[in-house]
Amino acid sequence: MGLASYRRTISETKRASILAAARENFLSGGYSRAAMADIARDADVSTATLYKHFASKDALFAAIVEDATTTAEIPLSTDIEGKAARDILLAIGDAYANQQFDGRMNELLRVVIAEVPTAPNLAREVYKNGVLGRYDQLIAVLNALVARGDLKPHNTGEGALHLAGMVKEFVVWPALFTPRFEKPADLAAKIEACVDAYLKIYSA
Amino acid sequence: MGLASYRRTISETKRASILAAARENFLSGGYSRAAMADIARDADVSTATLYKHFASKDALFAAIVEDATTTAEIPLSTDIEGKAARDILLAIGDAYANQQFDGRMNELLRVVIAEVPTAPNLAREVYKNGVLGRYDQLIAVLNALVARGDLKPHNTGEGALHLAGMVKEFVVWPALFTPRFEKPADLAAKIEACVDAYLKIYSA
Amino acid sequence: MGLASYRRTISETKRASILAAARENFLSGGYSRAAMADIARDADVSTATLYKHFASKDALFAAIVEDATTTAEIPLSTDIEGKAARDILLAIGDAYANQQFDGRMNELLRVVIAEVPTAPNLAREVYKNGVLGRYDQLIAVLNALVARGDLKPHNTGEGALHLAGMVKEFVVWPALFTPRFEKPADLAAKIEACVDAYLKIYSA
Amino acid sequence: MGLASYRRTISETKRASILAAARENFLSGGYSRAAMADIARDADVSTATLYKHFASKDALFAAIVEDATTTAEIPLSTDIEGKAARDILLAIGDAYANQQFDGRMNELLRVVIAEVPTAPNLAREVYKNGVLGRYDQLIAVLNALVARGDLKPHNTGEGALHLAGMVKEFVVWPALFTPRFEKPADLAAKIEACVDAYLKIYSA
DNA sequence: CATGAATGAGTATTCATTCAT
DNA sequence: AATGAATGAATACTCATTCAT
Repeated sequence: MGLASYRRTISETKRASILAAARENFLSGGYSRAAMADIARDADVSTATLYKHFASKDALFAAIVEDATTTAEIPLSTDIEGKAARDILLAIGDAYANQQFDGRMNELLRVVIAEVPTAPNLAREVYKNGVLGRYDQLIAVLNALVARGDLKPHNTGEGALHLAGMVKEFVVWPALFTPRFEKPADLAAKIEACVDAYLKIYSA
Repeated sequence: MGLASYRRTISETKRASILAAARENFLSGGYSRAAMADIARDADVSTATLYKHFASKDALFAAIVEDATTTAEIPLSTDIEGKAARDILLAIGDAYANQQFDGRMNELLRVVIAEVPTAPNLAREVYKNGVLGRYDQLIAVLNALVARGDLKPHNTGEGALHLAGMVKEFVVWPALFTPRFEKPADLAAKIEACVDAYLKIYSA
Repeated sequence: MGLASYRRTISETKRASILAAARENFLSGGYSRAAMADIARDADVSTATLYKHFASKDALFAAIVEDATTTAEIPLSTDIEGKAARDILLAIGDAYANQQFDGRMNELLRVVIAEVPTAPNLAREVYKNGVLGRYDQLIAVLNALVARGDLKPHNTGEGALHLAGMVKEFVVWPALFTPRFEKPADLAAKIEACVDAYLKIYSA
Repeated sequence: MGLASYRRTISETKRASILAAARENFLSGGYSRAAMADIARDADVSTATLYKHFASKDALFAAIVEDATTTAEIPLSTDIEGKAARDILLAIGDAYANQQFDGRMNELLRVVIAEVPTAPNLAREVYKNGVLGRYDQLIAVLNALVARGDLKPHNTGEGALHLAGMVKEFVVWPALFTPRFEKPADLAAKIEACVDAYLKIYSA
């Protein structure tokens, strides 16, 4: 058993280093410019080993994306107990911004969008889990705030999109168009303005 | 003059057919998958002729993008005379939606975003002219409405981004993630909801 | 007749400017790197006109070479009347050096040598007329000097090659290996040394 | 170690066959006409393997040239002990002639000269190592002969160039201008004449 | 007669993937 | 199980030459 587990550990270490190298390569230059040979070199494995772990470049890319969308997901707590509506929404906005920038989700989105023609299923998956999924969580929070009487009853499904749309305008849109875009200094203020705008409409 | 004008006509015809073929190829499969040989074939010219007109693949791509961002621009009229604020904003939203879908601007944005790592200058240009430029026009309209007393005085710069962000959520965001995404049937209603949300905040 | 001669003049002017442009292009970068389009541009004519004058790139190259080998040839005077043997030989050496450098013959030789595999006949022609031809003239001079009693009777055919070989070592050999090689300052002294060496052997 | 050495052997075999094929292609038709695909075919490898071994056509050409100039160099022995001056110089001349013809150095020189405009550094290298280097060796021999009293004291640096120039006239000059030029039957006699001419000047 | 736009065949180079050891 | 050498298909770009006007 010792040998088997040793081998498994080695194997998992290699897999992890491959994923890291691949992520770096895919995110920095896009799908096409990432070369399997480079990824193998960066991961300190041979190309054959790379292919032992991932059957193809597409599969490796899918693994990167899936890895990012599943591990990076910090589920929003719908626990609103004892917190003001504004603070709750601000916290959500901040968490979102952090993930998009620190987790390099914006760069990932760019690469996924780039590959929509070639990997439509992957894009759909990302959109469903990474985008729409977040909305479900936000809607749940909004509903809870309505239920508690902080917000007027309203179409929270639509509202969530409106709020998210406003925030994205500052958080992801510019990042899509700029290489190595860093989190702007005044981002928190921008998000506050979005939340306040939302509250102006629906605050009870 | 007969010869010169004849040649110019021929040349412009070929140039146009090259641009059309290139546009189709770039938009449907992205930059990398578009092959110069295929574009030449689709445009019914030789590759050499293609290169006579456009010095490189990059240059051709830039021409496509510039062509799209300059010709497609329908300047928003800031003439608000005799029209209700809501109608004006709805008209702007509709115009925007039409351009994004009918002009295939969404597909273009996708390809431009895809090439941000390789063609950052082009992306910056598109962002400045195609995105920020539109905001300037919207801000001008909002200012006019404020001046007329339809809207409360407010930070129209920020407001324009909020309004645009909400609309984009329905108009461009899903289109980025879905190949050949068509204009949804209920889009007008979605835009109305965005405009109404905005008016709820700032209507005088 | 006026029109015809006018046309002929124009045509000859164009031909000359084509030859000049071609010469420049061929000599500076070699046969392959010289592009017919560039030559036409430099000569201020269209490519079609270029082809009206010279049927092919090969033909143009041959014309350049022939032009250079025939027009540049300054026939050596075999008139030795009243001049010392040493001075005569030095004058020949100087004339040779001038032609090789000022007439850009060294560059021409390089290009011709380069094209030996593709244009062997041309190379043979150049070798016969441009190289061996000069030897005949030199031999004639040597024979005259022998006849006058300045030199001991000897195999002047072989002697001419020996003398020419020594001189070439300084005049053409380094020029073949160096782009834009200029005439060295001490060339005259080097040539003197060669002539003196020759005279040491055969002086009467 | 078995695997590693096996691979090394295979790799070196392939490298050698690539070099041979490249040499043949470059020497017979010159740089431009040698196609990487043809070289790969002649070497029985794929183009990709070719590029694994040599990063570019230029690099491959440089390798050929370097290979030829380094491996072909048969250093002249300066050991003159017990041999007559004439025999020593004749032996040097013969060795030189053999190398130029049997080692196909003349063809190589032709190709290098052809590429002077495009690869000046390579040409300079060849000139320095392949041409001037040989002169240094010859000068050393001449100096030894002077020291032994066989030759009169003289400027052996200049003398070496004179002797070499005369010999080249028969050994390399015609070879440059003729494709597949073979060693002439009477070459030994020609070289003897050159050596004798030299001895006539400087023999003690 | 002069033009310049158009051509098609050719070339160097890259890269995802496989396979013998 | 791991290696890295080998592959072949694909691609951007060039250039001598021709032809309709």
